[in-house]
Amino acid sequence: MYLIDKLNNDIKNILNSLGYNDDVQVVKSSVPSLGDYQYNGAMKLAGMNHINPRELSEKIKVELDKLPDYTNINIAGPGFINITFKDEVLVDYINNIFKDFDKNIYKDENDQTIFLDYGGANVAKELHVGHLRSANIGEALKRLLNSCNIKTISDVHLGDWGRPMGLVMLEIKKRMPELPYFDENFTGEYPTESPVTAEDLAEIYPIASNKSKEDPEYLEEAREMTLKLQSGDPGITALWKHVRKTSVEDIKKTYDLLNTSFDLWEGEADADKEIPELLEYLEGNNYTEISEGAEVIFVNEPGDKKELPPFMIKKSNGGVIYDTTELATLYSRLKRFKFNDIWYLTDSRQELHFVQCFRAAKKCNLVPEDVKLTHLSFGTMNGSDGKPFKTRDGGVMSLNSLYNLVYNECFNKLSDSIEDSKREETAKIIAIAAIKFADLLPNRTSDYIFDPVKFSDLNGKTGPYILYNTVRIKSIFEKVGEVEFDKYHTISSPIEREIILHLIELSAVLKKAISGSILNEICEFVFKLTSLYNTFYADHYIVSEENKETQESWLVLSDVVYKTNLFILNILGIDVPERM
RNA sequence: GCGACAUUAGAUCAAUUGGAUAGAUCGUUUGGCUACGAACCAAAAGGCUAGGGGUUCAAGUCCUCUAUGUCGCGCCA
Repeated sequence: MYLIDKLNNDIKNILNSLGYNDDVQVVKSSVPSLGDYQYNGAMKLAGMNHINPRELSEKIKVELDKLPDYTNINIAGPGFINITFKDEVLVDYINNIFKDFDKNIYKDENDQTIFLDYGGANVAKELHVGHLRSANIGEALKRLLNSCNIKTISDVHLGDWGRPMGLVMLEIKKRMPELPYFDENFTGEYPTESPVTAEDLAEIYPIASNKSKEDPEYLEEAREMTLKLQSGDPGITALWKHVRKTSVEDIKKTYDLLNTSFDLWEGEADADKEIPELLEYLEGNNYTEISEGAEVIFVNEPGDKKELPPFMIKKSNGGVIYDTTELATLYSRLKRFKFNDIWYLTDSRQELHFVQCFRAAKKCNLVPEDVKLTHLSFGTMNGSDGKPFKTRDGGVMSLNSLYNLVYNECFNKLSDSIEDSKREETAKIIAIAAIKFADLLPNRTSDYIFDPVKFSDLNGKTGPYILYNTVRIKSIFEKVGEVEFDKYHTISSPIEREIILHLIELSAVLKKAISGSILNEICEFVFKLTSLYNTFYADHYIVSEENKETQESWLVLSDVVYKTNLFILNILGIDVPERM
């Protein structure tokens, strides 16, 4: 980082001395034959100051030529300035980060905390592929932020309240009406064992959901059941606790598999407890209005092209709704935690909901001025035909099925040299790498085409490719054995120079990933690094190299690449196997 | 109907936020294992950036119209 920073600063100082001001940001040269980096600001500055851009560029070049670190400074086209680093500078750089890896990592200095809301797995429903993105993106963002000196608080935010819960309870009642939970005259202790297993629940919810769509009477019963739960009926509450606990244990297994963890396992039910206090606040300050029998907050702002539907606090029957819970959750978090920003990770279909929610929160002065609210949406998930993704039988694919599919591909491809006792563990690590990398590679905001084949691809720009080559670098160190290396001497081939130039970018990539909450560039970075290294690897035989200085240099370079790969794979939530 | 977002190579995605010759991967074709692990490397073909009009030194990127698609639009979550 400091190399690029230094270049930016050098140019900035030159501009200042010439009487101009610009937030200088050099970029990697798009014509590598002309230089390592380019500065494009001269054209803009010239335009603003009505002077000739090439003349300004010339003046900058004259000053840059006087500095010791750069060479081959040239001006092209309307005023692009191309700058090349002297080899000695790059050699110093690689030696520095070899000694202190941390020097190449961006560190935020603002002492920030970011709250992450993963936008919810639902209790009593199996995790399906739709949950993959928020888990992977959320976990990777969390690790990215933590690596760069930013604190996080993560909450899984379970969907454990509302009608879906009512439906599950109702279906359990239909199946086992004799259970004491449904007996209003029951006065004893409720059983400590759950009457349902996770497998039962996976079956129960879809059935209940379908019945409610076809049978109005069933729906009405579900409404009553939901009301009982929400009004604290002791039997139903006791049953609900069993359902939640059973389901959470099951959900946790899948999240563990994905190397995803949370500081908080809260849910909508927790927010429900805050609702009376929130209502008191909102109503006490006259923030709500009655409209069509419901209690709402109007959230239109000047400049809206279309009137937004109001944010709903109470339904006309007096019940609360998703919107209420969302606001109560925010209310509760602001009361209990201190953070600078809150990131909601859900797919883009909830865009409107969050716009309404953020506006309502602001309008009601719930959120301090310096706290930001951000909806990190991602594209809706479609099948390869562009229609919403469905499995062959018309359902949603569960995360476990996807995993098994990829796992089998990986297992079958394992090398014979891997001991029997490690085969399953290794295949698991590779499968998760394949899934995560495929999921994190596309831009977060673009629409998402879900294709199981894409995830099972183990060649090319994939997780397994990066793992394979990372493991291969490691085996070089095992092969060379006791050889000591602590200095990179000279750049002996163009590809080495390219690798070092790429390593320089790491810090900027991390910074940009944080500011845009995007991970695809990190994926691209590690792929490019691996790929460059492979080119190097293919024509440089490190183990048998006879010139000791050259071998030492190559080992230092390999070490930095290896550590960088481990660092990034860790951010992405990907483990590295011993062998593969 | 209204609104938001999208449309880039046969397929899946990029493009440093307005910068030079639009890049990768898969697939296709070709070459490379008697040297550190071939889940690898090297090379080729493949593009009027959906279409029209504009803004400027410079447009895939900004404005405008058209077409197509996805999503959303008060008591579901």
